[in-house]
Amino acid sequence: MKTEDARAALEAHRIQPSAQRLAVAEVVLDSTEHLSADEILARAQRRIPAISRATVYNTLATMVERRLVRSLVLTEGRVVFDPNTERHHHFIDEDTGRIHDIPWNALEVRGASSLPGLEVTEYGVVLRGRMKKRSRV
Amino acid sequence: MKTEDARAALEAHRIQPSAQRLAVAEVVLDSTEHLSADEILARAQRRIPAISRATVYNTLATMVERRLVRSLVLTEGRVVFDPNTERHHHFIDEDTGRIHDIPWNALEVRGASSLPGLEVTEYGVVLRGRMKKRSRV
DNA sequence: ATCCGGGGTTGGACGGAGTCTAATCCGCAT
DNA sequence: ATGCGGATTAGACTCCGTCCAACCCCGGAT
Repeated sequence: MKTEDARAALEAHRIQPSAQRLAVAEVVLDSTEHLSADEILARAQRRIPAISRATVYNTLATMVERRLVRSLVLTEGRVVFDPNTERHHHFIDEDTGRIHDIPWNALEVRGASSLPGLEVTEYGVVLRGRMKKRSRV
Repeated sequence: MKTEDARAALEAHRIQPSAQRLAVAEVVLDSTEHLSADEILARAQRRIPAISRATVYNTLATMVERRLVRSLVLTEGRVVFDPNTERHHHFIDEDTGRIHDIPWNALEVRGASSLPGLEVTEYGVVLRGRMKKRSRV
């Protein structure tokens, strides 16, 4: 992702684009993986060596708040950030711990909005298992 | 839950019932809430003041391994233990952070077992929102 | 009754992830 | 040039969980 795209994304979500925030946004939005905060910090430091942990955490929190990215807490001890803000499900590979997106319409969920007493704002399916073929080591 | 029930549960899962393990099992199996490890530690200490953190963590890990309980990582920084090992979904109250069980058949999910390339061993729906009325506090 | 072995338990040290704070550093309008 | 407010920084701190070496306890063998 180019800097200008990142700048546009930040501005579209009313986040002032400082150099540090641009670096974080570029890292997060550019990645197809689900990165943890520390991975994002490490990559951002390649662009701005002096960028601090606090800034990265602050920026990520702001981005989550403004719905530019989403945070996921699916596996133990790892909060990861997902630049895909469209609805989708998650598949957790039990071998690698890696998280994969599943397209929303690959599954069908019925009844989520008609649970008595609950006002559901969002939902998704979390699946666990393993990838069938390819590279078992 | 009485001690004998806890003992039976441990033995049914081939876990040797020591006094400490009994205390942990009673706490976990007796609760309808989803307790964190430290909450379990605190309650177990009411019965056995000298019980150590390590023992509680060890016991919980064993219980998870032997499928006596399940561990859930649904909200930030909190691993909780769920004595309900039947399939069910989870609703996270965004106001309180509390986790509620949703009966398996309250929702219908289609397609989870027919995802190409993935061998799904388990899945469930995670919903977020708030409780409509009743007991705000 | 004593010894012995091994699983269970303990406390404390350790590590990683994330938060907080006070001081500093811009960038910008005047 | 100056002053202001938001942004950034480093580092201390907390919380959760893991690891490890020593200790304890108990049942079986002698």
